[in-house]
Formats: sequence, C-alpha cells, structure tokens
Amino acid sequence: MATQAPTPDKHDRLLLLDGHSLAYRAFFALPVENFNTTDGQPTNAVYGFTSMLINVLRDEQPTHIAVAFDRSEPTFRHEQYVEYKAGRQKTPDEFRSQVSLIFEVLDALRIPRLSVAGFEADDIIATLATRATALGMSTLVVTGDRDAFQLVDDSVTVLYPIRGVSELARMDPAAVEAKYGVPPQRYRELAALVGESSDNLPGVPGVGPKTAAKWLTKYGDLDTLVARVDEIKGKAGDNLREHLAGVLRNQQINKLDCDVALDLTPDRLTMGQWDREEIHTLFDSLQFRVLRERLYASLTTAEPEADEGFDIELDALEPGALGAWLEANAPAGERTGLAVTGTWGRGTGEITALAVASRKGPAVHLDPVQLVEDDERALAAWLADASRPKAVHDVKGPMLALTARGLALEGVTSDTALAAYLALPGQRTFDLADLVLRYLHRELTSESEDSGQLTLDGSGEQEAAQELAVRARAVAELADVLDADLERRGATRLLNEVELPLTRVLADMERAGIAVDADHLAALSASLGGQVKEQEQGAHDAVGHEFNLGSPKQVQQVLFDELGLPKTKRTKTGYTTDSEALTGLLAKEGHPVLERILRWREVAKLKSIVDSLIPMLDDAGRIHTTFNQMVAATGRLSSTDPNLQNIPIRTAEGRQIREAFMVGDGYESLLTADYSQIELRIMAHLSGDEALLAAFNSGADFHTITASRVFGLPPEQIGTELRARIKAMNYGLAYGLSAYGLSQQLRIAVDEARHLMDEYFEQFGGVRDYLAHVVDQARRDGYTETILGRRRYLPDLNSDNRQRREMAERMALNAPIQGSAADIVKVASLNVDHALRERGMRSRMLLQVHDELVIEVAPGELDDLRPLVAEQMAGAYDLRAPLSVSMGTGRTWQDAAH
DNA sequence: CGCCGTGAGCT
DNA sequence: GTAGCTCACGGCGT
Repeated sequence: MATQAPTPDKHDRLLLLDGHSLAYRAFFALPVENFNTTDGQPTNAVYGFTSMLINVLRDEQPTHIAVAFDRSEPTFRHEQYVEYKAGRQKTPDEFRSQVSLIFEVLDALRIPRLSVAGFEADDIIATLATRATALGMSTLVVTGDRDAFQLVDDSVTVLYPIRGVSELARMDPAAVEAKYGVPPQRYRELAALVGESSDNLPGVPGVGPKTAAKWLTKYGDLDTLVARVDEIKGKAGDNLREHLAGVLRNQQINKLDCDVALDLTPDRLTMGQWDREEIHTLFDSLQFRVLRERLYASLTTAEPEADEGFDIELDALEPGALGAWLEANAPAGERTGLAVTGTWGRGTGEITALAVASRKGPAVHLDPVQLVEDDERALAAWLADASRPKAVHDVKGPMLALTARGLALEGVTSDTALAAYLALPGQRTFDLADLVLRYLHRELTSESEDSGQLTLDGSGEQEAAQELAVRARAVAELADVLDADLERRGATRLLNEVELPLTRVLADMERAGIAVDADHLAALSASLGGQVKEQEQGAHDAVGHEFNLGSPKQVQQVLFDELGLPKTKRTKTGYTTDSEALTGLLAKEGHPVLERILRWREVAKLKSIVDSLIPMLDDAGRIHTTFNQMVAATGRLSSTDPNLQNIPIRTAEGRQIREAFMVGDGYESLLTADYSQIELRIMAHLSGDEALLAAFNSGADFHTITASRVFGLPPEQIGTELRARIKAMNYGLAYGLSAYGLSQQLRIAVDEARHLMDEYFEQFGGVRDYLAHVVDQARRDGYTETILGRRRYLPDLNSDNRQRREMAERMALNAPIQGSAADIVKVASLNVDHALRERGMRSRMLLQVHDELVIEVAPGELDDLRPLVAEQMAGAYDLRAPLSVSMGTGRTWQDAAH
C-alpha cells in the first residue's frame, strides 16, 4: 500500500497508468487459482489492476487521469530492431481474456484509456507527461516498466510496484539516483549497458547496474564513455568494446517517444461522472465484493454531489403532543417515512427507537417505552391507520418487533428494500445508505451536524436520533424515486399486489413457527450419533489409522496417497471425493473404506441438521424460521436460521427428520398442499406447444406420455429406463438444457444426449422455438420476464466470454420458469391467507417450501380447509396446462406427505 | 478467535 | 445445466 501523504493541492495532478504492464504484474503476483468467478473466468489481473488503481486514486487524489495500453501491432521499435521482444513467451490465455474486463472497469469508472497503433503505452505516457509538464501540471506515472524512470524529473514521479500489487515505490529523482547510482536522465544509458532481457535487448556480458553506474559516473555520460571506450581495462572493457553496437542500439530502442500524435491534451483527461449502477453490475459480475466497498470508500469523498446529506429538523415534543404532530406532519394523503431501530428475527423482535419524517418538514424521534399514555395511543393509532401511507425500509423485521409490542402496522405503501429488489434482483444486499447514494446521489448523513460530530458530552443520543430521522426522511424520498423506477420497469403491480402484501403473510408465518417434537429430535440425534461413530471406527479400521472423515483434505490423502486409489476429477485443491466419484471408485476398486466414508457422510449430514434444529426450539417448542424475500434472483423465497426449505425428503432416514415437525397444541393436524410439476406446466404454458399441453391435459403420467411420443411407442411399452430419460429431458429443459448436462445426468455419451434432444424437439418443436425465443429476446432486451413481469437482468448474454455467455443463456432459460413458479406460489399464499381471514378461520399457514404450503389445521376446520386451499392454489393463475394441487394431512409433516 | 474460501450435500 | 442455505475444515490475520 502506498503510504505517502497526498501531495499538497497546489496545482493539477495528472495520473498516468500503464495498463498492460500493471495488469501483467498483477497476473503474476496473484495466484490465478484464487481469483476466479464462479463460472471460471480468471480475474487475478483485473483484480490486482483495479486494486492498485483504487489505492492510487485514494492516496494521490489526482485531478486528471488516463490509462495507456499497448497495441498488438508492431511498433517503431520492431522496425528498428526485428528481434525486439522476440523470444517472449506467448501471453497466457488466462491473461488475454482479462484485458477486455479491465477496459470494462475503466469505462465504468469513466477513466479515459488510450492506445496508438505503432506505439507502446510507455510512449503515450512519455508524451502526455512531457506535455503536462509544459502545462504546469505534475505527473504521476504508475507502471511496472523501468524504462519510465527516464521520465522522472521535478514534476514527473514514477510509482513502481514492488512486491505484488499492494506496495508502490515512489521514484523521484533522488530515489532513482539512490537506487541506480545515476540521475534519471542517465537511466536509459545505464539500461542500455545492462540490457533488458524481457525486451530481448542483451547488454554487455558481465556488466550489471553497479559497473554501468560506475562507468557513467566516471565518464559523465554514455557518449563520452563510448568515445573513450579504449580506456576501460579488463574483461569488462573487452566485452564493452565487443558489444558496443548492441549498447548503442539499446539506447536508441529504449528511448521513449515524447511526441506521439494524440487527439487529447493532458488537461482534457478528466474522470467523468460515473454511474453507480453500472459499477455495481460490473463488480457483481466480477464478484469483487470487497473491492467495490474499497472503491466506494475511496471515491465517494471525491464525488462532490454525494457529499450532500439530509437537512432535517428534529422536533422536540412536549408529552401528549404526538397526536397533533402526526396529524400535522404525517397526514393522510402524503406518504411518510418511518425508520425503526431494534432487533428482530425468529418471529419476534424489540423496538428501541422510531423516527417519523415526511419528504419535507420536520421529523420526530420516539422512544416507545418513554411515551406517555396519550402519545402511546396516538402512535398506535397512526401506525395502524391504513389511510396514513408509510414507507419503510425492509419492513418485515420492524413489523415483527412492532407486533411484539402489540402495535399493528398498516398502510405501508412502499418497502424501499423490496422495491430495490424488484428493480435490481441480482443484488445481494439492499442497504439503505447504498440505495440513497445510488438513487438520490446523497450521503445518508445529516447536514446539520457540524456541532454534533465533535461533542462527546452525552450528545451521542442526540446524534442517534438525528441519524434515525435522516433515515426516515431518506426512505420517504427514496420510495418516490423507486416507485417511478418500478413503473418504468413494469413492476408496479408486482410490488403493490404481490410482494408488499406478502411481507405480512411471511411475518405471520415466522411468528407462528412450527411445533417440533424435541424428544424425537433427541432420539434421532443419539441414534445418528451412534452410526456416525460406527462408520468412523470402520473407516479407521479399514485404513489402519485414525483420520478426520469430515476433512476432504485428509480423505484425499488417505484415498489417493496412502491407498493409491485411482485419481478422480480435479478440484482446485486436489482430487474430488464427492459421493459420485467415491461411488464410482467403490464400483471399480471395492475398497471397504469407501463404503464407510459414503455412509458416514450420509449420517453425519443428517445428524448436523438434527443438531442444528435442537437449539432453535423456543419455550413453546416451536421453531421460527426467517423467510428472506430479497435474496433469490429468480424471485423465490429463501429460508434461514434455520433453513426449513431443505429438510431431507429423499431417503427414509431423512424423512425421519420430517416426522419431528408436528401439529402444535390447540390444533388438529398439519396439511401440506403442493403443486405437481408446476415448472413443467409453466413451460408448457409459456411455449404454447400443443403436444406438450395435450400431454398434461390427457390426465395420464406426463413423463410416460411424452416418452411415448418421442419414441413412437404406446405408453404401456414405456419402461422405467425410457421414462427416466425423458423425465431428465423434461426437467433439464427448465434448467437450461445442454447436451453435455443431459449426458452427465443420464450417464450417456454427449452424442447420444444430443440425439435424444433432437428426437424430443421433433415432437415438441414449440418448446424448442420458445426456448430459442426466450434467449433471443433476453439478449435484445437485457432481461427475462416472468408471467407477473418480474425481470431478471442478464448482461452476460452479450459477453465475449463463451463460458459466461452460456451460463447467462441457461439462466435466461430457467429464470422465467422458476420465477413464474415463484410468482404463482406467492399469489397462492396471498389467496390462502386472504380466504382464511375472510372466513374467520383459525387455521394458519406455517411454511412455504417453493412449491408447497404447510398449514396448521384448527379443530373442526379440515373439511372446509381442503377445498379452500385447493381452490385458492389452483386458481392462483390460469395456465393452459392447469395447475394441479395435491394435499395430505397428518400429525407430522411426514405423515401429511402424499 | 473470527473471517473467508472450499468442498460437500440438502432442497 | 437453475436457484438457494448450512456445515465442517483449514488457512490467514488479529
């Protein structure tokens, strides 16, 4: 890290970077294995370059900037010396693919990049530095090429990377002289004597920088040295005389051209106004999380318009005055921002403070426990008043905390986090401060805090109040901007009619929780624990010593080093020991330890799930998950803490865990209702393929019917093998099918898989046309869309990188299908919730697991409930392959399976 | 001791 | 081949 203090702000500071040289440095400094996006794009050079760029921007605060790049065409140096740079190793492919990514980073940051045919980046830099000096600017050159040292003078300094990408040596005239023993203007002459192997410029044998500097010091300059070359004694002198021509040639070639024809003058090299959204998207796709934060940290200070905060007046209210204040400042008709602090999760929460602010006018800050009775009543009435519109950021948690205090929250017409999720579904987090910067171009700070910042006399409370008021104001402003943005994106109804009302339904489910049989879990844990031990012992016996079965590294060592079993597929760190590979090894080699490891993994996995559930039980013996409404890019919900959407179901042992989830006190049974083949039905609907629709409407087994068509056989002649192939095909289509993927799934040759696809599409041509159309349209529009207009943006559909592009294509194929399924299940949840309320029923929804709803049935309600749920779920959306719902009831989640 | 990436496995 | 979450391990930095 360059630690020098920024130069005093006397005049303009020009920053010039040598793009190729720095990227190349980074490429070799950072191990490429550690810098890959999940889809395999190496990013070590982009990362290192961007990291250096950010550091320099932060430390040097330049006023002008440009990055120069080499071109592939030969330069004037090649004309002078055909051997120039000959013998260089070919640029690695992993590097080449990153150059265009660096271009993208620079373009996103609005940093000018320059290259000129026939010249190297160094020449462009030399030219700009020279002209900058003439304009009275000072110049910093960042490059990994030592030739640039010849440019150093009082107004030009070179920052040269030493040790990787994080430290830069500041090479001013004194530093160059200290390091090489000659002043910068002599550096070229020294380099000519010593030579430069990477440019294929051999120097004088046996002459290094020390000798060269000694000679140059003694004779003053190279010309004099050459003129008096006969005076040099010894072997070195002989070598110099022998290689004199080469030295003179080197001196010609390493001279940088200071007069390259350029359209731009240094004073025009300004950094443009960059687009936060663009940077977000790009850094997301590069998976640079930390770097993005560092970038914002170093650049927001340099972004003047972002310095602006919020100017807000905080009213101090007399006890009893809240009702009147809310009437005046948070009335019906005008949406008011509400900000809350506190803690929440696991279906409950606690409010510590709350602020209310409209777009204009004053704010109020409240401590809910210190309110007088009148104020408490006024607050409760205002919060519960649906005709007083409110905007809140990420309202589900505050809603739980308010409910825990007995406060109802109605009239939430905007959740700014949820709205941002619909606008930018690929984003991982929707931090309010970040959205405020992005959409309002403001900092989430108070402008009237000049006094606040420095006082230490207990005004921390005041500051916190001010901060919360700022959040309330920001939410109010942001809500309007996001509304407009969503209108533009066609997502207004999706927000208002689906996502926003769903938040309350999710909060209710979280609060309800699901009852769990603690004894059953404890018994399971003990039994699984015994099996874990047993398998562990067996594995140790089979290899003759103890090892940690949970450590892939140790397992690899045992299997491949000690037992010498055949190597499996490579992973980043060695050879895979995943169950597929071990099962293969077991079939081939039959070593007993393999069986033990596989079995150990199974039981250890189940035990870890059971053991993670046990401490989650509350006093009433219920588990409360948290549903995340803003995580999945496709629109699905996710479940955490604990995740109740991935409780095992496939194996009999796994299903024992489902037996622990049971009906709670005061209820009669659990009812599960799920959609059958919802994704395939959506695919049939969206494609409009008549044959596929007919298969669904025939009422017979869908996979058998489709197989029957593909193979031209009557359904009764479709055996398990043929049905399995077409089943994999059917599902594969919804996942962005590739011949390769299908071949893997079915363990058949790629050609065979391709053949199967061709046969399938011969019968179901509408599906093929639809899938092709989806990708085409997404490539044109930049996004895919679900039946309710939920978008997923896929810029990589136009990537030059095949791997990224194909990944994006599969996402484009899957997103409308998975996303539409999510839309439908959300609508169904709302419908069921609404119907239950409307009829005043006590039965309640507990879980939503992708295509399934789990409902706790109140005594005596089952007979009414079954048709109600069936109707509400089936009627959630009118598909041409009608939604089909199957249901089951029982004491436990497992018993309710069907 | 906490953070983070990796491998594995569950939906 | 999609989309998620969690766990254990082990390396790294505090």
